Amino acid sequence: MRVVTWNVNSLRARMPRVDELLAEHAPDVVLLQETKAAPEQFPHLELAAAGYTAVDHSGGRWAGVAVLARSDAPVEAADAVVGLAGSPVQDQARWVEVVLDGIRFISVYVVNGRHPDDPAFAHKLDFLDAMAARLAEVRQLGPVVLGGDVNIAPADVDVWDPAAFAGGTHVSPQERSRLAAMLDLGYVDAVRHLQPEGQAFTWWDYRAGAFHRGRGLRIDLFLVSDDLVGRIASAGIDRDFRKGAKPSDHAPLLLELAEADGRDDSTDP
DNA sequence: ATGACAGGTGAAACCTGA
Repeated sequence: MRVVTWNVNSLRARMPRVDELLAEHAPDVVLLQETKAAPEQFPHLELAAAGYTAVDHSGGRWAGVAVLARSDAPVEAADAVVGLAGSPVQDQARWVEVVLDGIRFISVYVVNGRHPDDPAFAHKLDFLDAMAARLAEVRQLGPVVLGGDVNIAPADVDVWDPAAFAGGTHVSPQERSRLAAMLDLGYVDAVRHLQPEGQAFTWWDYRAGAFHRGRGLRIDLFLVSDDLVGRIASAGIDRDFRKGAKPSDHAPLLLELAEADGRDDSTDP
């Protein structure tokens, strides 16, 4: 099973690249963030033309998340959990869950936080607490694959210049300890699991040629419940989608799960 | 040291992003 998580920075602006990704990788499930659409603007028709159904948590011009699935195994809004209980920003669309093929897929777009002195930073910490509470709950319900923009660089190796970020958001002990506590609930950071050391950035600023200078952050993650760890066949970004015409500032993250019997079916006809 | 880019809204300039 092939899963993608991608902060597209506006789904409507990114549809050409999303179409490209769906055609190239033929993912079974796609977790999107920053769709930036009102519910009535969500491009269901365009996605259907590409062979995908979607459930979305859309809140207007900002944020927005969605789960896509292939039309031969469609997702139904009635089966989705839309929104995060206990979120301090209930008016912002940042959380959606769907169970597909026995796995609960979650797309999350964590509050940015802006600056440690900004009220938004307290909202971010509260959002992370609500997220941890929900991850503890769903861990008891079966296998989980969460993908999203967590807006936290888990460690200094996940930051191109830790000195430049010192004292800022995304790297603070408050954020990192909350992320670590989520892993302690029984989840694995899939990319770090396969690549214990070294940089594996997922985001680069549009400005100042950051991508080509290697100035990035690893802030998009797959958190996989530990009962699925043995099925992680591969996990990493596709750099090509950070290049070319009108890229998102995030690269898509791809996760390959072997079938439950341990066999990788990705090459089956 | 600073700013730099992109998207949404809405029709200029401001907000958001990380």
